[in-house]
Amino acid sequence: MTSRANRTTGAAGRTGGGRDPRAPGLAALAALVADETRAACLLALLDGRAWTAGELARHAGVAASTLSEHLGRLVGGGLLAEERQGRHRYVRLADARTAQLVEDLVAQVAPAEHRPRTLREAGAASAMARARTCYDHLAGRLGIALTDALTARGLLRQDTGFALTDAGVAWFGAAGIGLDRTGRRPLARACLDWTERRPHLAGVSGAALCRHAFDAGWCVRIGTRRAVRLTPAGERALSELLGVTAETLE
Amino acid sequence: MTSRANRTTGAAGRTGGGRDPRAPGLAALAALVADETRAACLLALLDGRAWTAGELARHAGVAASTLSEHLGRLVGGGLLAEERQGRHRYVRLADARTAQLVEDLVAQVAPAEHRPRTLREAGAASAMARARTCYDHLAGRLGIALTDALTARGLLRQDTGFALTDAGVAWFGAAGIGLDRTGRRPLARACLDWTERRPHLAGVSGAALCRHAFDAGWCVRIGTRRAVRLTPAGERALSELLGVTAETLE
DNA sequence: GGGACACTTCGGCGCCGGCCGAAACGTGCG
DNA sequence: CGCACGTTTCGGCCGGCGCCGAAGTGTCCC
Repeated sequence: MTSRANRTTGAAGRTGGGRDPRAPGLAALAALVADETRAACLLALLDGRAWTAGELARHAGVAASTLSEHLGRLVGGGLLAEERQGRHRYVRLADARTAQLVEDLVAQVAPAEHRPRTLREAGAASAMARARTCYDHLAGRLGIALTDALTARGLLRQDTGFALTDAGVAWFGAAGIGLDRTGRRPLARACLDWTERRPHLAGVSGAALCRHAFDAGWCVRIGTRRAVRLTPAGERALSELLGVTAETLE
Repeated sequence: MTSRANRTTGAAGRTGGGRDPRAPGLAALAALVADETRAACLLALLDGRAWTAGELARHAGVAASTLSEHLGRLVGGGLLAEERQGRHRYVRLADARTAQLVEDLVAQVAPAEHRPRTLREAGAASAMARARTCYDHLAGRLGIALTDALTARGLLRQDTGFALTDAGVAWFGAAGIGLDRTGRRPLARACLDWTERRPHLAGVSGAALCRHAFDAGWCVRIGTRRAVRLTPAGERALSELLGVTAETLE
């Protein structure tokens, strides 16, 4: 991959001079993402669920044997966590931190032009833009609308950073959405949306809100991927709690 | 690099199936960082200053011709900005966003064991751990101490996210540190420190504070790299304004 | 027990990309 | 004007990596 640095030729001795000792690790981490097939896997896994090796192989369009090696690298590099069940090997993103990293990388990619070619593709893209999950929180126009509504009501402030207000913490409590504040993960964090190019709520509170939305039947998954649909019950709940109307999402 | 996906063999037609169209872009971006020499350049440039091609070549321990090609890729990929002056080619990180991305990648790298081998190296490492710049803001124990002091005084809140309070915005105004709120960059943002493994203040306010610290003579650079030393004047100022004492940094 | 299935291991292939040195290019300086 | 120096271009070398298919391993189910 990268180790041509310590060449057999003259340069052998002098590399140690000033080079940052973290360079190899950084390069190795990036190399894990630097393959198109592995990148496709990471993007697929951004839905936050566990995929089997076979599913990923079909998704990426490579042989099962090829994908097996890729998974070995990704797991070995700590980007994926694996769980073996019988003859299946399930993998998922290692943690929220890793998911955030992949999201950040995606967000950095240039405008990422891609016009859908088929009607089916256009429909899917439109559904994804309307509402979807982003690892463990809600994104798309739904995620933005929720974030904006929280901000407008003084529950979240974005003008001086990105944090819940005291009223915001109370709102989650009143809505019966528990927030686990024991871990290292920040309560609120901005995640840049790739369709809207605007930040939406991630972190502990974003994940809790998303989980609650599914548990309470506010939204359901469409098909087998990341797209999400707001239910009538969800429309009512969000309208009551935050004043978010379905029109905002069209 | 990556494009072995569209093979000449059988798989040609079926790759399009489900694969995320953003995968190539993601892989290409990561590939820019996935080389040890380029990674060393990015790390060096994290000091926020512009380096010449020759300096980077010596730093990385490769031939000038080799480094020239690397710079071509990095600039082409949008990670670096270049500025030509006479026969020199100066490059720097493209923007704060890019710097943040590199920092995030570094932070993700496993514990990154590296014990200094020489006294000189140990001294440099210790100075870096005490105080340094991280692109355009202060890091190391100094950065942490400032962040903690701001938090303790109710100027910054980290418990519910990461944002300045109203009192915090006022504090910057009173201290004569202007905050440019016109851009898209967040006013406050957490940057994870690689020596302390704790977040410190980045974003517009972090950059403004750092700039002010240099302008007001609170600190000066040690040697030619990122390490920074607090001056007596800086000790007085930080003690008065935030109650930060030099002992905190030892 | 035996077959189906999911995954892994292995060998082989092709190509990409990093490396260098030599030569070309362009700027600045004496 | 000519030399020095920083940078770039070019050709050539070589190693690593992603790809595949075939064979091997382990699990589930009949």
